Amino acid sequence: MLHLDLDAFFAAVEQRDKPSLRGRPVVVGGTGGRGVVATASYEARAYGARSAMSTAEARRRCPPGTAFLGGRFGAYRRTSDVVMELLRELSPLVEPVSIDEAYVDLAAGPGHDLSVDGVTALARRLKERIAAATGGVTGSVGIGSSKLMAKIASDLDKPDGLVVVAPGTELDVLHPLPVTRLGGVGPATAERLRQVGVATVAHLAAKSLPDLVALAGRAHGTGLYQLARAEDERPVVAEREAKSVSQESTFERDLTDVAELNRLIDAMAGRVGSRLRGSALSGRTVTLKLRRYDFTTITRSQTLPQPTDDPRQVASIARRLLAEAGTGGGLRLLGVGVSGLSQYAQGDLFAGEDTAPEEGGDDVVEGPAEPEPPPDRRWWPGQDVVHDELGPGWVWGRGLGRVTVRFEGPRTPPGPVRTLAADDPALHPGDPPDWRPATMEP
DNA sequence: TCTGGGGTCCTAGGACCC
DNA sequence: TCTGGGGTCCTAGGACCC
Repeated sequence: MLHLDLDAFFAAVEQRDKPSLRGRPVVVGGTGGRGVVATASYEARAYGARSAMSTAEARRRCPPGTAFLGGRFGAYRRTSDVVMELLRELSPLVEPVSIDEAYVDLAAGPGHDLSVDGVTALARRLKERIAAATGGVTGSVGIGSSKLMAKIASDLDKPDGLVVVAPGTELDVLHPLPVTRLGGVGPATAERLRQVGVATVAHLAAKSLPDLVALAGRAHGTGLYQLARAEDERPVVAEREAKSVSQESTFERDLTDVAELNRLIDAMAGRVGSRLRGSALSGRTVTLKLRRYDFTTITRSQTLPQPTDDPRQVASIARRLLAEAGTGGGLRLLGVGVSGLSQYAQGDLFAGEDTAPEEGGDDVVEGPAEPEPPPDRRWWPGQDVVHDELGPGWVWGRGLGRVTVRFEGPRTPPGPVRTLAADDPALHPGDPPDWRPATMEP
């Protein structure tokens, strides 16, 4: 089993596409007042920036000149797709865990030498091919006899690591590690284990099955008992069916106005409906999620007799759930989701995005109705742009009716900075740049 | 300027059914 | 005339992952 984890992935793609950021601290995530860090480059980690930290905290820790960028998910997706294709050349059994992580069942591949030397050489070649195909993004590879050991191994030597756990040595590797390195042991479980004197996997392995079930519940307790013994038969699953589709948003300021919240519900239901239809899915359970001013989070749901992908129906249920739950004290987050999915939408097969709304009867507006942002709000840090005279570049910052752009790309040297009027008619949103060497273009 | 967004899985209680 | 035992579905919340 092989596990690949791309190193500081979002930040690495940004440094590839923005030469002036190479070797400098980069933080990717929410850049607003309530944003959190998705990925910090290793340079930013040296100052204490971490994933899931509030961006405000990361700004306090990092020096001036640190780049704080919103995400360019299209660029990350394209780079990830290239990597996943390389993995599929190793084996048909590839399980993408997320955009930057995957398992590969090498034994299901075409005649690999599965000796320690054989898989070490294979991993070395894989890492070279990934770096070449992605324009220098690196990954950490772990190989072992199970998903557990492969994942543990990829974590042992980051970044740009390669660790093979030889068969028979699993417990030697596993037992000295802190329990928190096991998947499924988060803050709550770690604290409960700590209270009974369990800090390492070896301590965990000394606990009885009934003790662990009492501590963590039937399923989780059993899982911990097995993982502590390196017992892991989980297969690589290449295709997974989606179980739910949802959309949520945290506001810059808490909201109380029901009319405004209802408009947001309509927009979210529109996006959820579009995504359902795009995947030919519909679902029976509509869930509204609320986070109040004090961070308490509740969900309210209703299950329909028949599945739906109709944004108006999803919105009208969510609106009613919101009315019943109330907005007291203000809401910082609102979300709309659909679960209980099945493959085929029932009802009007010809109902599409462009269907005229029904007349009267329903006060729910269909789909997102987001107005064009004013010119000085159009730009966000990290965004790809193109200027009619100055060419392609990216947004460093904006404010006071101006936008600062650096004109450079993945195949140029660090480029010049220009400050332009935010409503400069020559400046336009751009596409993610092509990172491949010119000779590889079609 | 504390605390994102998109998910998965599990648990537990009540309703309901046989 | 003092209480069954499953099973499934629904709802709500929580832990966890990247």
